[in-house]
Amino acid sequence: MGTKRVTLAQVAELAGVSVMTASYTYNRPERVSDHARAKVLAAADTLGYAGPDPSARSLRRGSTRTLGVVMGEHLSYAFDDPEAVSFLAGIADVCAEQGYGMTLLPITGAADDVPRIHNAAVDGFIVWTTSDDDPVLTAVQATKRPAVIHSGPAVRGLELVSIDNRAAASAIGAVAFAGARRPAILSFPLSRARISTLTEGGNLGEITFPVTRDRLEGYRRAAEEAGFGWHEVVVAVCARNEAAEAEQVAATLLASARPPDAIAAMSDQQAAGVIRAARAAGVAIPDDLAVTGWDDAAVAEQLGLTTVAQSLREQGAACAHVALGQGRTVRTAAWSVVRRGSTRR
Amino acid sequence: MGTKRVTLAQVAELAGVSVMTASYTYNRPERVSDHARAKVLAAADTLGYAGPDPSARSLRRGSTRTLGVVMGEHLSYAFDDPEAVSFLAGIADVCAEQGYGMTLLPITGAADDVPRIHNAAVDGFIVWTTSDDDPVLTAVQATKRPAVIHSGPAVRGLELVSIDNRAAASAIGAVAFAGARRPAILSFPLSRARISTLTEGGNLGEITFPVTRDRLEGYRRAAEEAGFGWHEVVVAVCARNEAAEAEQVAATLLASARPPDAIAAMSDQQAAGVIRAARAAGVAIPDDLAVTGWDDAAVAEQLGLTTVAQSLREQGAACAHVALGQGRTVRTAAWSVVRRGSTRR
DNA sequence: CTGTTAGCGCCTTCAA
DNA sequence: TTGAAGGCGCTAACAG
Repeated sequence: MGTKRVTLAQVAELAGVSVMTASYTYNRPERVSDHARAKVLAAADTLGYAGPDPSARSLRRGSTRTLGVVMGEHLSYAFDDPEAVSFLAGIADVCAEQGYGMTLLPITGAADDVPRIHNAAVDGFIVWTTSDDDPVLTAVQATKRPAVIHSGPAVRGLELVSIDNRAAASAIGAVAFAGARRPAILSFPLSRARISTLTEGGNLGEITFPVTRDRLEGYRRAAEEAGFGWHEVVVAVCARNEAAEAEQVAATLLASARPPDAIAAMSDQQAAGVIRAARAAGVAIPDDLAVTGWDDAAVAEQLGLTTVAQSLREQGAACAHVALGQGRTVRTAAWSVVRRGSTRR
Repeated sequence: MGTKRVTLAQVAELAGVSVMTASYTYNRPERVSDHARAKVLAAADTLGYAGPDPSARSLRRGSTRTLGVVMGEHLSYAFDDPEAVSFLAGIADVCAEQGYGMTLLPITGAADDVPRIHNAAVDGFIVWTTSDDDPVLTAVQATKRPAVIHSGPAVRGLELVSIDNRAAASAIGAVAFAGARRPAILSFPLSRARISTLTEGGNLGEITFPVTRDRLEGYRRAAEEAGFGWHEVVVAVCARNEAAEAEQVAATLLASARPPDAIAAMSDQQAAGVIRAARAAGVAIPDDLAVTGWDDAAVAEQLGLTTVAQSLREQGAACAHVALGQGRTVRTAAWSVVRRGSTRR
């Protein structure tokens, strides 16, 4: 249709004032006389002008009042992980309060992720934890806009908001492995290849997810302090953070010749899968099998799961504050071990 | 710091080419000689140029390649509702596939919501169901950009993607109320005031949420076809769509002088609350109390809940397609009744 | 394949 | 309180 976009200039002309008066009407109404303001608004109304064009305004002002959020791999996976959703909610809280928009950047894992980062009209970025070698990190860095990474990796020039994963894993591992004879770990993937493996301790190859790396190191310390050699610890690496895969892996472990009697998982979702597998196999928790999770999600309380409590929502909010340059926020977040009935006393 | 933003013009100058050649290097690389392209990229690299500024590009091109999503009231509530999250995931699927960003607009319910809509640098809007009188609708309409409303209300000039809520309520109501003597309904709020009420059928006052209105009409038809007068039907209006509030309301109903023996709820979350209340009160399902939900969420299968199945994820995707002008999408979405053990045979 | 011109719509700066 | 000029950084439309 011929309905061209209405501009401020047209409004000003119809109102019989200069463009600047019209502009002030929207941006500094107090600096315009009531008379002029009324004329401008009337003209805007008859022309159907909905206010200054956001792109033009962003260009002129040098700021978009929008934060970009990168959730890793497939954007929609983010919505399948309840903890990721909490994290987003924390960002949303801050954005709503400050009048910022939040743009979720669609990442697919393919080569076109990088231009997508560059093309995002945002003032800063928040990046959900990823691998050391994720090209998204370089792309974000190249934009030179403020950016915060959640949980890692640490990248030069970018902020980091995280808990101390190694210390927390060490603490929860101590609870998980207490009184055990055959400790096992259910791990997140080691690298972006997301290969499932089952290793009897020892060398796991290269680990590029820093969160996985830190937690494994913490568990290792806990196992060693409980008197185990690292080679005695079974490490089952899952491709994804899902209850279903964890259940299957746990079932395999429990049916093996030397079934574990303690399993430390990296999420409550995984731990829930372990508990289902134990029930199906008739294995008693915690006597025959101690189980620990991570996050203290809703499911942890329902299942009486010993876990690491942390607030992803608060961490999301902290990331948003840092990305907005309100850096008074704590960058090292709090965690604690919550003991419930899934571990031995 | 003095580190001014690097512009394409500076890159071009350093590379010894015109600005257009530099621009083409980014937008139509195939139209530039290898030699020139290499020079431009080298210059960009030494200057630390990260590619064309997105705001300037949007202004020039007249398009932002971003969709705006309005989730109603407090943005972060959206993340607390699993069905809303599915809906967002559906939008995210399409955005990722088409290389669009999705901007979640921070809505607070206060007066500044309207300017926030106007200030959003987006090509189109998707609005999560709201009330007839929500000022956001007028604001979206005023932008003259393509917009889709999910579930309603229907607004002149805006698209609508929805199931037939009245027909679905009528169908599920027939199952819920079959063999019952005292039917009850657990309703979403009637208006943005979100007042909880308990009415013995009859006049509910003005209902401005079209989804609530349509479903109540459907339930009413089901009740009447089952031989009840509308005044015999208890309608408990909840302020929010939450299990906790529904549980409390259901507990009150079940403890009353004339407890219901059938409760049709407007969501699976609410129905889950009802089931908890029934268990606590020692009321047998379905014999003493039939319960129905809505959405066929994960919890419905766990609880054996009879419910209305619909895919919010698909509906989110459909909204995105329509907002992008790929209108070949079905605007009337599919639904079906899933019978499980929570209702009488 | 490369370059010139002319704005996109707005708001900061400066002057009246 | 109002206005005139200029340019934010980029790319469509057209030459060459």
